[in-house]
Amino acid sequence: MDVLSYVLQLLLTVELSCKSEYALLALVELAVKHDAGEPLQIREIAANQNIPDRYLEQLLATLRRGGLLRSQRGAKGGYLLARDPWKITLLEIVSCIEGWDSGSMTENSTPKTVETAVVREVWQEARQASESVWQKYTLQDLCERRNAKRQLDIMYYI
Amino acid sequence: MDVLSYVLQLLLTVELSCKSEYALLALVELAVKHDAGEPLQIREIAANQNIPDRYLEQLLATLRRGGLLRSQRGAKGGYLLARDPWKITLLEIVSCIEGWDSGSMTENSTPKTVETAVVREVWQEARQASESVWQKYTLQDLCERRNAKRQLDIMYYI
DNA sequence: TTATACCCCAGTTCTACAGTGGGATTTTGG
DNA sequence: CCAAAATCCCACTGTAGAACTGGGGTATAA
Repeated sequence: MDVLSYVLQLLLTVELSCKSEYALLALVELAVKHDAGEPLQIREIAANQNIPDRYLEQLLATLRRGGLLRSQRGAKGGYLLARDPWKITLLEIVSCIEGWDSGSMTENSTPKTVETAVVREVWQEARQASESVWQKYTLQDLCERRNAKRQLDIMYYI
Repeated sequence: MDVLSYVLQLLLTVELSCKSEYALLALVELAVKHDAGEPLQIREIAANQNIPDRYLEQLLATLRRGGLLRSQRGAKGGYLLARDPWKITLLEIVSCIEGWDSGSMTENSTPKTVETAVVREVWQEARQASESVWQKYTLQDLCERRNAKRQLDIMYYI
């Protein structure tokens, strides 16, 4: 990233980090080409979405270890979705990248004071509210939205 | 914080940082004593909630600058709520501490690709989902929950 | 006037994020 | 068999923010 967009990213990064956005973008790219059955290379995805390729490499590796991607090594290799786009929720992606799921972290550290317990309850509720949004959309949904938007863009040109 | 609870905090810190939790705890403490009309000291709040007092000092200063607290300097001084507990939402507190509200940050940086635009839409939705949870509770609500929990604790003792 | 308590500013350590780089390994294709 | 293409793995850097810690200044009640 250059300096300017870096500053903009800083302003934006409140809950969702750059990592997760990169991962979502890459997976949409892969989902769009999923029917072809041919692997997509890091270089190509990175070029299309303006992501540093060496960085994207690590994110895709994480997604592969998380069981969301398959990889094919060697020449003509690349990455493929491990499942169909409608079987991958956005929560799975974000959780995998952000490292949320390792253990049931949401239940730890018994609160010392009554006040702490009460505050944590609300915090849990807020967390689940945002997670349920990520949960209700699949990669397929993102692709459909993308295609709808592209149609609009084309119509504006005419 | 000691090392052990520090590690536990790390596991917990997913959306809500330690800062916000400290701030919420302190404000509950202030809200409970709000009817008395007398200021509470940093030292006392910090002792009750196991917060390093020099750190809490900075957080309370931020809340004062954000218009949520009033302070009284000098001997017998301390902090008071600037408004009644039912007029302070938890979103105001968290936003003030986390520095969200400075400018309308949620709308920045026009996306370069269609994919980015689509991803940001969902991200916005998730963000608003969690914010609406923080929005719907006031300090008063936290106090009532706290009192209910304390009643329960007392009953267990008998 | 003195003790009390807020006020402001500055420095420290630790962590995660974002990005970069080198080289090993696997596969295709000539 | 060899070379190009691609993933894989490890390690490093720089920056920002979180979570403190400390020193001295200033207002106020008794």
